Amino acid sequence: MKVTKARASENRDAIEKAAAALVRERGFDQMSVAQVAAAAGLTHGALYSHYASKEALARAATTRAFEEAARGLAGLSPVEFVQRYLSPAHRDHPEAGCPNAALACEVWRQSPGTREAFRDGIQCYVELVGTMLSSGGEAPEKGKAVTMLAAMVGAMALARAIGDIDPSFSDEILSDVAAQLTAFIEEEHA
Amino acid sequence: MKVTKARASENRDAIEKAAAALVRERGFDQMSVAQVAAAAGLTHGALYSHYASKEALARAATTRAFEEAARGLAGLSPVEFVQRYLSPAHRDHPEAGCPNAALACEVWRQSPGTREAFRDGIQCYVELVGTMLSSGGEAPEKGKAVTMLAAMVGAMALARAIGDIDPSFSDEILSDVAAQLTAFIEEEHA
DNA sequence: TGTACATCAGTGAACGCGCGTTCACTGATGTAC
DNA sequence: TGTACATCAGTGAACGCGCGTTCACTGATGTAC
Repeated sequence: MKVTKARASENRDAIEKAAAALVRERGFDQMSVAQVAAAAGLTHGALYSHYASKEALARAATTRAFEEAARGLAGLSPVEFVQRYLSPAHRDHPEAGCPNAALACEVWRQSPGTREAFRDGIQCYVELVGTMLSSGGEAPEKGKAVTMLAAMVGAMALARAIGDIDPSFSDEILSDVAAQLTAFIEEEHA
Repeated sequence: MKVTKARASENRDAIEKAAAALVRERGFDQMSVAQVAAAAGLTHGALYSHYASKEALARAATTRAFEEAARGLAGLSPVEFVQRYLSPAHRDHPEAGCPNAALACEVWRQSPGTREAFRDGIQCYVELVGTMLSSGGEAPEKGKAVTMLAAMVGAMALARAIGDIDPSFSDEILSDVAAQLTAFIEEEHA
């Protein structure tokens, strides 16, 4: 049955939101169209009224996931940023976390559209970290922002990989890298 | 038909080798049993004479992949290590590269056995980097080894994610992080 | 404002496909004598 | 060393399952008059 335009728009948003969470939790290939539709309170057929294919959905989910994640990190001080990024809470909730840490390893196998969306997301994160590093006033060095981001993304991916099997090693990875990066930031601002 | 014990052993090795490459190229879920068997020159049924399930195969593939990758990095100087790890050649050949960069994001969804094998692999890499950093003579600080590894793993995963879509950005990630880590090593050894 | 009707978001059955796994069978190997 | 036979790695058809996608259909919405 037809629904109001407002309702259709809400449904589309619910699909995108569900997909943004599921793609980070399950990955691109294990996120199924039926799962996303069900999480949005719809049947799988309805999804094709909004997206031409799973590929199109994946691209939208990627963009949405980066938007959601970046929103939660804007305006933080460098030390706050590092501590929040490398927190156990972030590790234990990939579905609400950084898409870089959740998806970077599998993106290169996805469609060009999805990879472009991901590129934009990485760029956004590099700028976020760069702006943050320069909040003290000095000119930020781009290589340092990229390196800090890489260290945080790598640490989170490794910490998650062994989170359930070796919690103390997982915690150690997060705290070791957080300590090093915090020291690095303080050197910069000194 | 039955085959000689020697031949059966060769076949098992071929399966493991093929799986170690395919899991890094396709990921755990997209690596199919039939694909691995075909790459080893066998039919899919034969694989079950050697491994009880895909899960058991995945565990063996993980261990094998770490062994292969670590073998190629032993004995390098810190700067050589960083340059080789963060090279375009490594980015463009995940099937022969570091399992951390290829698989870290998806490991947490795999079986406990596979996650344990991965934990052992991470530990091996941390020790490899630690040994390398202390080659100058000083006592190595473990947090620095973990952070350097995290930065290299994250940089490689990000560089691969956009390798085909934005080659110059991808190259930049690799060279930026390589430059920062090289400077970091030289500070240590100074 | 009221009425007739075209629109189209959503439904749910159906499709072909590749997956992991099972199993009856094959036949060269390796062992017991 | 020869012979008879049990072993078992490997084959390939078959299974049930979930996947992405299609499509005829539904019926409230929104528009034209």
